[in-house]
Amino acid sequence: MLASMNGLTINEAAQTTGWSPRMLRYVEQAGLIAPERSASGYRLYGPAQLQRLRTLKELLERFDVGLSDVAFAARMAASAELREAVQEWLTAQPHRPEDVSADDWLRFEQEKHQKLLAVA
Amino acid sequence: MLASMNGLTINEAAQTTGWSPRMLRYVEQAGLIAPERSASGYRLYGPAQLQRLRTLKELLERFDVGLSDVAFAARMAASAELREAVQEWLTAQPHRPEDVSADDWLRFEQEKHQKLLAVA
DNA sequence: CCAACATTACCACGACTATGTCAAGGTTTG
DNA sequence: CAAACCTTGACATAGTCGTGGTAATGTTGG
Repeated sequence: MLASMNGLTINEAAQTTGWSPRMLRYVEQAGLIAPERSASGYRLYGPAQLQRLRTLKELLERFDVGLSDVAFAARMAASAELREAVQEWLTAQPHRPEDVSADDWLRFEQEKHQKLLAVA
Repeated sequence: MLASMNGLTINEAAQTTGWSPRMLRYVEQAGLIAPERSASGYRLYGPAQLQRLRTLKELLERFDVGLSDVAFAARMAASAELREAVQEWLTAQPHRPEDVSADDWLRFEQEKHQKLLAVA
């Protein structure tokens, strides 16, 4: 029933997507990608989900965001109340983005990674 | 020059907003609210910022989100590239929200808090 | 001048993120 | 049936988030 049926099992999916099996389960727990299950409970990843997994991986790497960030975005997408509250807060006198957004938190975000490099 | 001038100093701002001075600096580092500075470098919080701080606090508490979540939202608001990439990922076959969004990650999100309660 | 307050730079700590690994126990398949 | 694979659950670890302190040093205001 391996690659013949309804989807790839977790190890197969892992190989074609670049995620580890462990992380596939974790991604599922985060509510981002939930594969179907076989009658006996095996995860079965379909083509669309495999593609989504690859895209997700690229997204995280390209922008250096975390799963929790995407999970939060999903949460906003799902809740109008949350989304509106956040957007309203953000758009209320946006304290001119040039002041801080680009430079300040960028430094904030980068410091952690620099710690690693700084060891060398 | 305390409450007379251009804005409240950090301790004063802390009192009227409910944040601790420590957290006001942290919020600033996260790129969310950057007050003006006096000539000698003292932070000076204006009325609008004080209000924003109160609103932010309420936002975080009401929806149980983190500063980093709001920071991420700000990042999305500031970068069309990021925003579009995330939105595109989310809207691509959204694996039916009912399946997981509401229930699954909600449990995921709540488990941590339950750990605290579970101790009692 | 000096008490009161600010600043930055650390140390600390518990909780959460991201990962890996291992154990105990079902499933699939040759 | 046995090897290979899956499941959940637990343990482990490095790093981040959210907070609170403290120290060393500069600023303000009476």
